[in-house]
Amino acid sequence: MAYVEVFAALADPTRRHIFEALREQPKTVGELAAGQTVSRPAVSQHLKVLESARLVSVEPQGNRRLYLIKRDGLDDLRQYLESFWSDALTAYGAEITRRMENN
Amino acid sequence: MAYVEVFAALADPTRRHIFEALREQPKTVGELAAGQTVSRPAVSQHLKVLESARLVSVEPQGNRRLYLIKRDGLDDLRQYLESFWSDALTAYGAEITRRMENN
DNA sequence: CATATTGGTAAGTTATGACTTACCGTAAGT
DNA sequence: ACTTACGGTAAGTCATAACTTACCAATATG
Repeated sequence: MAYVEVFAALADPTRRHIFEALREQPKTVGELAAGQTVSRPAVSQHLKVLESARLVSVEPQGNRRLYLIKRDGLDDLRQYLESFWSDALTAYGAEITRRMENN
Repeated sequence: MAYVEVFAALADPTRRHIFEALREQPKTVGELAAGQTVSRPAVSQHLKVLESARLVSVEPQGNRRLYLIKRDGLDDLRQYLESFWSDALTAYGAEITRRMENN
């Protein structure tokens, strides 16, 4: 059921931007906030959501907190997707295609 | 950029339930509404969102409208996911794992 | 032809969540 | 030790979107 939080987390544009910013390399909260239009506290709140969705993790380094992408959340999402890619759905999809071509 | 609408569409629990109900087989609006706690108009509105995210399609049959899962939306989402599954991120992820084990 | 089914759309209400400012604790630097 | 930098949390505001009821159009049925 973990994919539920992943969908909720990545549905918000700002949160997705933050997440995607971490794609290049780990970043601190300040660095992430600098690349966004919203305030730093807002970024903190978004990071909290991303963390509980297991999309990011933190590595405290003295004064700062380094955020980095974590695979778990995306793994959950991919697993959810794959459940739709079963042979059954493939057949179902073929049926769709057939019917639509007959329109 | 189509994945944006897919995330938004599947973030809502009710909408996800409707979508997942179509997984077994195509259904009419009434059938879908019967399986949900919300009203029929609400289901109609959700179907509209799912359709514009290319997650479902309609096949009008006389009086009724048969809704069925469409692959396009999920394909968009999967493509988005795969962009995170690049070798670069894999290496990045390994770095994460390494650092976390050193905690 | 009249009535019932089916389902989309409009309008209005309400709850949620994304944002702000203010504040506080902790670590670094001087 | 004092001050600055970093970032999390609290409280409050506001916009959005998920829901409702009411209504209407179109097809099916008797």
